[in-house]
Amino acid sequence: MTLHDDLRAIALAEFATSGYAATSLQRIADLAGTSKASVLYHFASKELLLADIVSPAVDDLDRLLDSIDPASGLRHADFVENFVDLLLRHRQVVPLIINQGATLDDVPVMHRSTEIMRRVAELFRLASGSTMEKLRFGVAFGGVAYTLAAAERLGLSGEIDVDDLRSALLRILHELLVPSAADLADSNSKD
Amino acid sequence: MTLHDDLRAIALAEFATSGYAATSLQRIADLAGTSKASVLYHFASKELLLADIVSPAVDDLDRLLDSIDPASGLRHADFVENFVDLLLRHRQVVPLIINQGATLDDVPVMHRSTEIMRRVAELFRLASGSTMEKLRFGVAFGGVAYTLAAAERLGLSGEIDVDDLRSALLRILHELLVPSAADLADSNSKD
DNA sequence: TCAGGTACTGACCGATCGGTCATCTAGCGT
DNA sequence: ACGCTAGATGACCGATCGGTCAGTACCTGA
Repeated sequence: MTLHDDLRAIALAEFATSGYAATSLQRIADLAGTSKASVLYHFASKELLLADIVSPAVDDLDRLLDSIDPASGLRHADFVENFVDLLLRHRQVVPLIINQGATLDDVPVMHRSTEIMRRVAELFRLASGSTMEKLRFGVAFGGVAYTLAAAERLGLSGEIDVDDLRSALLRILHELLVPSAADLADSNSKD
Repeated sequence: MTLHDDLRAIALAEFATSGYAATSLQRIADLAGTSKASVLYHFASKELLLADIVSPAVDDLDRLLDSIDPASGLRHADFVENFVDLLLRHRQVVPLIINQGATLDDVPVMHRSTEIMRRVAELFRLASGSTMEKLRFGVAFGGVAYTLAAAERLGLSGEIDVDDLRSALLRILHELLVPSAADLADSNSKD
């Protein structure tokens, strides 16, 4: 493991737990046993360090959204599965984006992540009709992402097997997004 | 509206949208058309200003959790309804706690909110058996809270009637937390 | 042996932060 | 006319921030 990689890993952990603004370059340097100047040697600025950490996940999500047919894609098992896999793959970065994306949209890479969340919300609007439907999407995807972030933060993720987690999340999403015929009929009658 | 109340309202809006750390007392003062020193006259410190804003919601949630019978309370329609009402009542503060509680637990009042979230997670553990069940609670409550926060942040909350929102959220929670007999049987067979 | 690039560092910079304090003003009871 | 108090403010403080820069140690190919 090079110092470069060390710094990125340490910064990710600190950004996720203590927050980007509250994590100083000095602290990252101390934890890595090096100097602040050397951190700025490897990463030209604090913002670029953040970008280096966050970009891969954002790029991934971007690609996933590009591959969607807005009209019907959101319900497809393929998309749901890909979405869950993406969240699990970038498990450490998700809390960072979820919890601090709002705060940091003056930082370019985080602004991008906000735009992508807006794009997801727009997909909900296109793929669904009623308020009820939109909320169902919001609660489903938001709930899964946020639960993952909270579990990571509260230190509960170590206890759970990743494969169990994956199948359970898929099941819940399936229940929420493919409601029974009776529910649909009832829902339509209320709008 | 007194200056005191003005300051609290402005600070809440700025904390929620730009983040606590990124919002300086100087900026709050500028937006209120007064001086930084006068902000510190009304609120002894920045932390106490945050506490003044957040405490009511945290106290509310604390009281709600005190009134719960851990074994069966989480499914009761009463609790679900009270929880949703609480979120809606403190709609402006929820994004602040959801998005920045992680970052600010060195601030006493936010540490309290983290502890309360941990208490909610503990309730999940007591009230449910399998991993599947715990996740169901997590996705349900986390999803509702986070969706509300995201809607507030992305500026989508203005379009939706509060009563509609309330009944839709209650419906989704009910679906998730009171699964059909078939689902339960299937779930048990997998654990 | 020496030139050149890479990794790294201590000293330093300007800016900004939260917070203190002496001071000023305006209203009000006496 | 007086003193008291609440509200408000400009000047200032120490600390910390992200970032710059000149210089050092080390390795490597010519």
